[in-house]
Amino acid sequence: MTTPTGDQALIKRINTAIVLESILRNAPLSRAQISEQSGLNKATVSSLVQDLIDGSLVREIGTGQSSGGRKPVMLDFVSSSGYAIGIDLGVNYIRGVLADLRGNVVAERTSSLRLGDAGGEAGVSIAVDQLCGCIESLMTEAPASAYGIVGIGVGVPGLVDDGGTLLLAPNLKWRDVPLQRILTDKFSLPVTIDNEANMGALGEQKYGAGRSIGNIIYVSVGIGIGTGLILNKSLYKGASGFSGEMGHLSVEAHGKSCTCGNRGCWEMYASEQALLEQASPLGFDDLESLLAAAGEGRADVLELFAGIGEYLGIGIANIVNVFNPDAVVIGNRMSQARPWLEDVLRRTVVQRALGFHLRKVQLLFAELGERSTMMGAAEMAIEGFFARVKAT
Amino acid sequence: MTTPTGDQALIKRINTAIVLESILRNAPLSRAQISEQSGLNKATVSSLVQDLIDGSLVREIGTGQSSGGRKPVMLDFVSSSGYAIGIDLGVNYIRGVLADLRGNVVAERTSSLRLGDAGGEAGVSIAVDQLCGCIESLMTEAPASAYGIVGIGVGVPGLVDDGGTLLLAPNLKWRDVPLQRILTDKFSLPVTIDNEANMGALGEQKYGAGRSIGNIIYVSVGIGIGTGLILNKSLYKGASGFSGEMGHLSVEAHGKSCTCGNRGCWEMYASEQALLEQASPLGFDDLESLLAAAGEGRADVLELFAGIGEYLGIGIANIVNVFNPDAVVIGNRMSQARPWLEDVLRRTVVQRALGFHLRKVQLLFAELGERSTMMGAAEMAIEGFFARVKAT
DNA sequence: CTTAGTTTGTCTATCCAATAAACTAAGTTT
DNA sequence: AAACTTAGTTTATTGGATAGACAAACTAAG
Repeated sequence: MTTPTGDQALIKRINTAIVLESILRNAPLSRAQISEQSGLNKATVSSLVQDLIDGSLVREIGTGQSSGGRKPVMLDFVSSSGYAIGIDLGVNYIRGVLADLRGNVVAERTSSLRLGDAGGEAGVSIAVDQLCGCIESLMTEAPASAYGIVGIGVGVPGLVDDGGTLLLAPNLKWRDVPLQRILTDKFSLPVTIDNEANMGALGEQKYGAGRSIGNIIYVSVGIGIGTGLILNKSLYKGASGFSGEMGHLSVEAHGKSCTCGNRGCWEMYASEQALLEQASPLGFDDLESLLAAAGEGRADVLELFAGIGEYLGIGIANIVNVFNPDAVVIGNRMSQARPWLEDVLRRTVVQRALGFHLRKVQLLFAELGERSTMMGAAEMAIEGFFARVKAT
Repeated sequence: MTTPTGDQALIKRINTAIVLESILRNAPLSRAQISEQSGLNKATVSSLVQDLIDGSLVREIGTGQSSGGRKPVMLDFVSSSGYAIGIDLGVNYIRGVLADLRGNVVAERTSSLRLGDAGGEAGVSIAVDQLCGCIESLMTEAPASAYGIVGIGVGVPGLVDDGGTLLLAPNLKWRDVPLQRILTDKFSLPVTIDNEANMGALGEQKYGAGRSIGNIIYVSVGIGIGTGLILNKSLYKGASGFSGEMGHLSVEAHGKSCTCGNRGCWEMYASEQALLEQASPLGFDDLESLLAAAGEGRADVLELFAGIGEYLGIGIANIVNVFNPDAVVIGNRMSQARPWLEDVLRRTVVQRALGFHLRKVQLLFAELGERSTMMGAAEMAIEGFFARVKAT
């Protein structure tokens, strides 16, 4: 058990992080402003800023307004000093993005993934090839920069351990795929793999509906239901590196049996799958046609959506009671049904969540739509880069 | 926004904390051992240890075994350099303890609290007087020491905000009682107020069934159900300072209406209250007589307990799926029914919790019994003291 | 246009904690 | 007794942060 001890290098790391953070959040600003905000001495700030400039992460962008004295030299973060790749590996598509260190999108790729009957090994191989092709294609789009590609983030529809192995992806029929190792070996870059919902949560918290909110719960309603928890601005993962399996919260103690072994799981009542099952007798077999029918005002379809909305609300009320977050963001495919879900959902949550929490909780819908996961994956790579910078 | 900056004082604090922590966990040990374990230089350790000795927190207790060289001077933590008070303020009792800085009990007090019809203001005043009496009585038992009474912790049956105000205690019929302020004003000591379940969780994690387990969920099954979450060895509190209202997780989406506004709340099915309601037709009106009857093997009573056990398992499976903890500890009054609950409970959890988590999760019963909360409250005061020491 | 006052950013001397290495102390082994 | 081991202290050095002095560059008032 070797605890990281405190020495002068640690101080410098801490203070460099403070300065960098300050620039990232408030750019453009001057050395004097950083000093005042942070409490660090002017000389200290000057020295650390110089290091950052030497490291190509910060640059001077000319003088600012004077308020009766020497004009300040304004500093800016050089977001083009490196680029990150974010991937959303879906059940039947691959989406990828190349973003700079501020998350500005430089290039984007989408391709459909048709594994057909190629389950197991064969399917993995096809998908990994396509995935690598997507990454390579994005890499060629990256402008020359000080740090180049700083990392790759991948969101996947399944359970991931902390070593980046996809333990189980029911809808892909994959099991124990060491995705992180595969990609690290191939690209020799830092790779982060995480659940699609965790990535989506990060994406919405950083670039979408949850901007600058500290505690959000992202509910990804697709075929199943996944959740991503951001507590105190960072992703919460359970004891052994995965948690948030709230799709399998039981909301009907003696309800339908689920493949997970439990009964009455939330996602048996509030997911796209649940919706489609109920819609099948009416002659629908995909979400898009149901959305169209709802748009035309078909009463029986509207009722179906209301039912889903109520069950969504039941689960969300549970989550609110447990985590008492600042906001709940609903994302993934089902968020398109917002017009027909929102009212009943909101009503159910207000009715069922404890009054104390409700005073604060906001109910939001994803702003990035189908790009939440991809952007979150890129953000994960970016954060990894910053963590490494700060550790040096 | 003034971020705490890094300077030399910070280094010293960090390293002092490392040394103190090392002594607390591994005493008795020598300076050389601390140096080796922590990676700190021998000279640094010597200097920091001297500071701790000067501060009466550590002392030399003679020489240890030599392994071929000079004998080491063994160090020990001076647990008698200060004392903490822990209080369990129940609905109809007050329990208090005086413990040294290692949690060794020096004195204990129990008194019953009969508020009768004195609800609201009058009840508060009576209870607070009795509470203060208990504290004063415990304080007189404290031996002379360097730091004296280092703090008071109080566990209460209700919702507490981060300012130590008891917002709502349904079973006491209290509302907005600024308990922390009242006690700080009276005793001029650091006071921590928290929910009974949070305190119980801390008590069991530190001194009871969950010793040295990093992530535990304590389920306090009494009149209602409360939960305390310890994640990464520290108490997790939600966004606005309170969370863990898992008694109000809905396990039957369309079940019985609860006073909280929700339906099918867990505690409507698995608490002492739920048990008593079902037992009333059989002619029982308290837990003790039911336990006795179960002990004599009355079939109808055993069935009641089995029912409670199943619902407890349903809720715990949910918790396990959400938090994926290392252990779940069942405490408070219902833990006395262990012999009649455990089998069905264990079976239900195994059946319903996702296999992945189950590999790790332990199901435990509280070891401290009715003393969990009180000991946790004392521990809270002790931790507060250490935090202050480390901050200086 | 001068002068006073203000703000920015750098420079210098100093402080302080950690450290390596030398050293003292006190044992064990051969 | 000599050689080796281990514990803990002393000393000189290192590398950050800091206060305060300072130079540079500006505004505003007379």
